[in-house]
Amino acid sequence: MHANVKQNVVPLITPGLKLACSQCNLRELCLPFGLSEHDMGRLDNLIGGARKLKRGQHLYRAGDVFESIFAVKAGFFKTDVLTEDGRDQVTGFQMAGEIVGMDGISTEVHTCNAVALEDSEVCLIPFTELEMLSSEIRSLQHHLHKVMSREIVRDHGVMMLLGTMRAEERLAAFLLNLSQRFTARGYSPTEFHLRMTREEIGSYLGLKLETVSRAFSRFQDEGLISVQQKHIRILDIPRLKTLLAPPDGRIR
Amino acid sequence: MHANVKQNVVPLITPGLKLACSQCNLRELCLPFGLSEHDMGRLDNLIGGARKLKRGQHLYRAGDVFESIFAVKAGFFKTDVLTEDGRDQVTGFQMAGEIVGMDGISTEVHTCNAVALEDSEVCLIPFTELEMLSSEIRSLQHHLHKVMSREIVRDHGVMMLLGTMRAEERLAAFLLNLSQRFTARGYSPTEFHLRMTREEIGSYLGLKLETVSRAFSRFQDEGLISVQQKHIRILDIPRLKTLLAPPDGRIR
DNA sequence: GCACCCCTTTGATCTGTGTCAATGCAACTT
DNA sequence: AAGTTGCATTGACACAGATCAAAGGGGTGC
Repeated sequence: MHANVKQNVVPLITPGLKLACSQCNLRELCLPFGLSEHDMGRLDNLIGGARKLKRGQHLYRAGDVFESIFAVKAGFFKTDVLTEDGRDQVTGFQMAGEIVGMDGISTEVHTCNAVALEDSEVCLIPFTELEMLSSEIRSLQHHLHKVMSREIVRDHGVMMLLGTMRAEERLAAFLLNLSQRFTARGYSPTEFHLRMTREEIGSYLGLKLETVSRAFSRFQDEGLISVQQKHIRILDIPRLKTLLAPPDGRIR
Repeated sequence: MHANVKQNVVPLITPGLKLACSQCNLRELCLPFGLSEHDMGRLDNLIGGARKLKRGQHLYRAGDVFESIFAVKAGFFKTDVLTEDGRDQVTGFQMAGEIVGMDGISTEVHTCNAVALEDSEVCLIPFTELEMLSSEIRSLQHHLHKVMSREIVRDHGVMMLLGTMRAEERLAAFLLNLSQRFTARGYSPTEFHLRMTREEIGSYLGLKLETVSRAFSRFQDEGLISVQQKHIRILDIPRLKTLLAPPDGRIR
């Protein structure tokens, strides 16, 4: 799949790795979206460098002082919140081109954990400096606001999912969402590796891992998908979509 | 409670109503937080005026073009998302000093509905102009980012609630959250009127209205609260809090 | 390359919450 | 003041998903 560089590097900032936004094939999905060449250059100067993480490494932890947001350059992350009484909720999965870390802005301290689910790489975007630059570049400022707002809207979607959907609907929504995001990145809409475990999927969807596993099996039995461990092939996208919109009857 | 003016005014912008931020007793909770007198004056000039809404009126609807965010000056709102297949999820309840409407920034179109649950009043904050001003006033810019980030963090809390808690825990968390927000506004922490129906509470908490009602009754039987329709009195906050942190045993 | 361990699958049973239904209460309308 | 209507409460029952349990498979690290 879209695994790439396999080097095992210390998790420190490695400025040498820096790749200009203007050279990055993710720029249409990421923060510099819509910037002129000149302004993109100014953003390049601000980006603090890249950082590589091996699978399982934390990008940040709840409680860490907030300094930067991160653009995922390659790889796959999860974010999760955990409470003192041991509850653990995965709040999202992030892939290339997406921004992580905005939870830390409000209190100057991160409120969730971000973990690499495969060997990954992020760009560091020092937030104070981003604010300074964005007060000079209107389109950058506006785009930052859009990114934050999009996160809010996305969260509302998850609430909808958790609040109103049954297990199979949740899983169908999850698969379709992944499919759509992979497509936007030029990967196959129908065939991909899941980077997360059944338990992590379950946490995200508010289900137990056994329920996730059973739902996968049922989808397979019905010819909707084929599952081999973490390898998924979607066989019938239209029919998967119909699971989300129950045909009359249960229209409440 | 904190119901106030009872006039029935057309839901149009009424500039005459405009009250300067500097005169507003909510300024410590709201957008102008931390601004100098001078900068607050500049913000005053930007605020497009106030708007009154009667109970049941929409502040905006999903699909409306986004132009402004709103600061709740008085009253109580709910926001909800509904899908074409009829699902309805309440995504939040907003009270005085809180900002509504940030869902619209990302697509220039509102993605949820905002409805007044009692006669209410909001300040209109034209967003493009807010962006312009915030690029000049660093602390305003930063505060706006904090407000948006706080919304993201709040949403994560709701996900945690929906994803991991059982019915009584959800309701306890809900009551404690209301209590804390009322306290911050100078109202009683222990006695208040719910502005929303059992069904709306249920939608927010991912429960059916009957389950909400039963949980209220059980809390009352156990002496935690007293309930009379929409009037709530919390009798034992500490014990209510213990419901959230199950004492060992069920530390999944 | 091998072994270990974690992840996944599947079955059997339990239970919390949803569903269906009926009654009660309170506020608003005229 | 009575009627209407919407909201809340309560009970009986059903069921989706959780829990408990056991076995198998595959990837990872040594």
